[in-house]
Amino acid sequence: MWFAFPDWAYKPESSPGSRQIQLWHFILELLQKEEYQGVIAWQGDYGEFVIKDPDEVARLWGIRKCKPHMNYDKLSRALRYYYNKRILHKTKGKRFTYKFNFSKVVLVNYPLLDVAAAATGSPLLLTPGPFAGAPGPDAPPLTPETLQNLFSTPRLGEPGGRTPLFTPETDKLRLDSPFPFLGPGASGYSKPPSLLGPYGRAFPEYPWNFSPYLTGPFPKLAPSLYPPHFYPNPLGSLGHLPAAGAGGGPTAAPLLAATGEGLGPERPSGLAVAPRLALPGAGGPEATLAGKEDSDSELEITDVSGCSSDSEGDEGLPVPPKTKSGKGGAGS
DNA sequence: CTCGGAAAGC
DNA sequence: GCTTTCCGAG
Repeated sequence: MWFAFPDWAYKPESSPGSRQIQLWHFILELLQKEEYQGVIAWQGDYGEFVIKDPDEVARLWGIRKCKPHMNYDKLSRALRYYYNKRILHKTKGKRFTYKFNFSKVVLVNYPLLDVAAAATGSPLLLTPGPFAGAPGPDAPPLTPETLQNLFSTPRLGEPGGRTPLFTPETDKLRLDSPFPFLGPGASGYSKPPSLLGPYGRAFPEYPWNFSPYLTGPFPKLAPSLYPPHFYPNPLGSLGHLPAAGAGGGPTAAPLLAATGEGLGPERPSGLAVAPRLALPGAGGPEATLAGKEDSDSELEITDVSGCSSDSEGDEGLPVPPKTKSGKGGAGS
C-alpha cells in the first residue's frame, strides 16, 4: 500500500543507457514504504514530500550507491539537477521539501504506452488530438480528474491531518500537479479482463508485477497522451519530451497542459483544465479497495552487500527503520 | 538552508 | 547521461 504513486509509476529503468538506480527512483521507493515515514514522507500538496531526516536519507542513498561519504549536501545537489529536468521542484519556504512532477515521471517511465496503443490499433482512441479541435468540456485529453479516475489509490485516511486541499500561499499551483495518486478514486478498479487480451502481449518484457490499473485505464490513457501519429517511433523520441523546452514541432502536450506548471513558458493554453482534484476529504469516501494482497516486490534498500568490501571507516548500520520519534526537525 | 558552476567519476 | 565532490554566494 502506497500513499501516493501507484506501483507502476516507480518504473524500473528510466533511460536506456543508465541502468543504475536514479536518485528520484530511490526517493520514490523510500516514499513508498511506511517504514521510512519518519525519514521521508509525502506531505503537503500532490507529489510534495519532505525529508524529515536529511542525514538518514543521505545515508540510505549512500548505502545504495556505495558512497559512504554521501551527505545531504551532496544528495541535495543531485536533487537540484532535477529542477531543470522537470522531475523535481523545490517547494520554497519549506525546508527539505521538494515536489515531484508526475507527468514527467510517467512519461519517462512509460514510453511504451504508445506502442501499446499503436500495436493494438488503439481501439480506445477517443480524442483526435488537442490541436485538431477544441477540447470539448466533456472530452478533455487529460485532466486531473481523468488521471485520478484512471489511477485510483486506496487508503488515504491519514489521521494526523493530511494534505490540505490547497495552500494559501500556493493555491495557484494546484493545477500543476495532477497527481493521480492520492486520489480517492474510483473504487471499482479491479481489472477488466476483457481488456487484457489485446494488451497483454504488449508488455512481454515487464518482469515486475504489473498492476491491475494498467490493464484497464492504460489503453485509454495512451491515446490521449500521445497519439500514434505524433510518434511513429515512440521509443526513440519519448526520452525527451516537449516539456523540456521544445522549440519546434508539434508537441503532444495534453499531459503537460494538465500539469500546467508555473515553470513552462510554453503552454498550449488550448486546454482549460479544471482545477478540481478530488482529494482525500474532498472527493469522498472512496473505497478502501478490497485488495489487500499488495505484496509488493521487496526493495532491499538496506542491502549493502553489493558494495565493495572497502569501507572507508564508515561502517554502517543498514538498519534504517529506526524507531526514532524524537527527532523532529533539524534545528538550525 | 538553498542555489548552481565546475571538474571528476562511472 | 547521472551523479559525486567541492565550493562560493545569497
